[in-house]
Amino acid sequence: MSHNTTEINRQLRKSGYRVTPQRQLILDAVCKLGDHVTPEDVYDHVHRIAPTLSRATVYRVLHFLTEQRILAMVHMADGRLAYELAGPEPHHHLVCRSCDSLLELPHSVLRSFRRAMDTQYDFEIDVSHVSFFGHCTDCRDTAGA
Amino acid sequence: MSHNTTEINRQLRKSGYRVTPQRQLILDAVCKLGDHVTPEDVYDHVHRIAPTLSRATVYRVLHFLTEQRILAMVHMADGRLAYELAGPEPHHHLVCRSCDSLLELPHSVLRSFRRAMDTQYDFEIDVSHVSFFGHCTDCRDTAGA
DNA sequence: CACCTTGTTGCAAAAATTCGCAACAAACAA
DNA sequence: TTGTTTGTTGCGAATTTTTGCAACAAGGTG
Repeated sequence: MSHNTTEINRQLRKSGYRVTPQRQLILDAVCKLGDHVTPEDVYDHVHRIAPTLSRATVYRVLHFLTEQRILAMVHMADGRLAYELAGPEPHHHLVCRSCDSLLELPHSVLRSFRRAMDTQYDFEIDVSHVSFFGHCTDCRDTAGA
Repeated sequence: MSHNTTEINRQLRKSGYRVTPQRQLILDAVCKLGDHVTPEDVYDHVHRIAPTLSRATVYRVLHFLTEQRILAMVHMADGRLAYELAGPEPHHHLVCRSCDSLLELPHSVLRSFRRAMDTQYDFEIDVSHVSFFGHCTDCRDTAGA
């Protein structure tokens, strides 16, 4: 398991929120299911373990954990949302519109751009996650046709 | 009216698609309603003029016109989608997560970044539209609290 | 302990979005 | 003109996502 549950628990409690079994299950599911997990993925997974846990709760908890910066929202090429664990070092995605593949970008590639937006527009770009859409190596030739 | 309907019509026909009254109405609606128009906005507007025009058609046409690069998909801060006219010169948005405001960026600010992604990752970032999320001048002070 | 306040969930209903399919309309050939 | 093909729409159903509200659970106070 790659996330430190106790650490996150402490963070939540400190902010005055509760660490419920539902939240733990959902967090574990996102963590386990990988890099771009849809709400339905989470529901399927979690519902087996806790059959009474409702879809509404899944959506609410995902939203909540995102607000707490524990998860990050990921825009997919088709416009749908997915989620993933927001690590301490942010990373970003190049999303291919053709094949839906994800390419990870280290945070460093955005640093200078962020600084530019900050100084020029006084706008602070959210570090936790940025997605860029376009076409990857494999698809860029065929895409133009 | 800021878009040249005849030009777009020709473009569609050339690609083998039809220019239906529905498509015209929807395109006009997006154009008229402004910069970040939701499907529901479009439906409300169009449905008054053509009551039989269904929601499904609105969604389908928006999607279609986006594929044709006539519209651009805009991610809102809450993850929902909106659309706007994709002009010949692309522009981008700084979307404030707190107040939902949009700040327009000229395409030029992305040029060097795009070139870097192209050479370093062989990934061609979609020129039509990119959104960045974060906090604007007015909200960045209060956001941290 | 009882009491109160507040956060959280489940359920069911509502709203938003997508899908399947029959009907329709345009383009084209004969 | 008729027939054929193909793109497009409308309708209704299915699916996905959000919301409202009552019930419940945790934490604090007396």
